Amino acid sequence: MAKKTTTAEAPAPKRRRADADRSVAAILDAALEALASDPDSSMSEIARQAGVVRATIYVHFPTREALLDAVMEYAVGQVTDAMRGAEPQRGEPVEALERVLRATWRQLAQFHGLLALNTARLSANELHRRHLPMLDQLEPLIKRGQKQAVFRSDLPVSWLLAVTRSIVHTASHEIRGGRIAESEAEATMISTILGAISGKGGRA
Amino acid sequence: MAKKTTTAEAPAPKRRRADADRSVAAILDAALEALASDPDSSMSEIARQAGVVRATIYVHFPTREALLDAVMEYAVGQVTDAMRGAEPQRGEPVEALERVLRATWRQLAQFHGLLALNTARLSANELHRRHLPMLDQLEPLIKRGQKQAVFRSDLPVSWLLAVTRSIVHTASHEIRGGRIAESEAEATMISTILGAISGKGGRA
DNA sequence: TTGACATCGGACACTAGTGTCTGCCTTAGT
DNA sequence: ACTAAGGCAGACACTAGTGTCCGATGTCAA
Repeated sequence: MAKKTTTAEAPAPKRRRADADRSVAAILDAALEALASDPDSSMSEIARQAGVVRATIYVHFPTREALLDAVMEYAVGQVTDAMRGAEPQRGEPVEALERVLRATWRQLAQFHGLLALNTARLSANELHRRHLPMLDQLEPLIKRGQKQAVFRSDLPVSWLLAVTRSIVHTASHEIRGGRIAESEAEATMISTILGAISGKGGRA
Repeated sequence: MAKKTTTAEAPAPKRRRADADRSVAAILDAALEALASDPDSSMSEIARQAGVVRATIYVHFPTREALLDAVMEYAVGQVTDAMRGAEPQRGEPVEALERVLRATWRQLAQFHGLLALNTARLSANELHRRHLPMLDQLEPLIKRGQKQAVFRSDLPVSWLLAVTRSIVHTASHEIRGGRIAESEAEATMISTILGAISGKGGRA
């Protein structure tokens, strides 16, 4: 079960009753879980899992699309917060990157099914746009590393970011496929990313 | 428009008439193209694009699933052939890898939309299983490189393969998103993969 | 306590797709 | 030229999902 904390969700311009808040949270949690295991989960399934009747979902989210958007925004928000919390701007680039990746990784664990969902649902561009908040946390860090010549400068930052993201996803993918142990994944992922973006496998 | 060459498709145990062969080829081509741009393309759309009527598809492919499977098998076959044609076993590992990646990349260009399709449709395991023919072409090469200590040996081969695949996909993804020029993508991709799997530098 | 808010439970209309069937026409292969 | 295979056109039944609505019941908050 995902956390109940609905941080930074819906600016709530209208005052909602307490039970309504509970419903929304339950729906988001259920959607998160249901969609992670099957990106095509129906509204009925989500409702059932949330312990709510289907019509109730429509009270809070006008369409299925709207619900999916909210779920994604929620997930991205959680991960972005985790990244920010790891202070990308502090310390040596390599060390900082390790720290941020570790934080990201732990937060990400819950959301991995969403990837397939969103690659299917959104255009490549749209998907990228929504990932921006996370990439933005990383970009200054990578640039800093390039300036200090610990990360390779012969390739554009955007590419290094894309590669980083991709390797993180690969790690989770390999875990799900049982081809790598969950206990080793984190170290493997970090070591690989460092090798990839610091053209010389830099290890502090 | 995709190539009309339906190499190595369907062992054809029963003799089909020439026009039937043409239909199947047209359907596969159309499916390839349609599904690449929208993984949810309907049978009607595919039929229209193939210049046949919807029912005709069902003459050759019993269900939608069957068609999708055939399309994927076709695409994987094409790429695998290209890889094999680049002779992974010949020459220095780094050079050989470059050569194989180049061949792969060129063949892959046509099939990129299929990725989203299949990640949505298949379980992670199933997807991986079907990618095996391609990974099998690469595995001995990577192992050879590890033995010669030009590729890093501190990570399992399966992981290095996964990372390689993932970076290739990322390159095509970035092209589609217009964040990297098509002309540079190949070199960028190869250089990054080499950096990632050959942890050259202080691994003391 | 009261009234507005929210949920329940179920019915309904609608849509979009899949897979089947039929009779007729066209075309390939011998 | 003949015949069987293949394709066409359109209708059909079916499924699974979305989104709406409504009356009845419960529950929060002032």
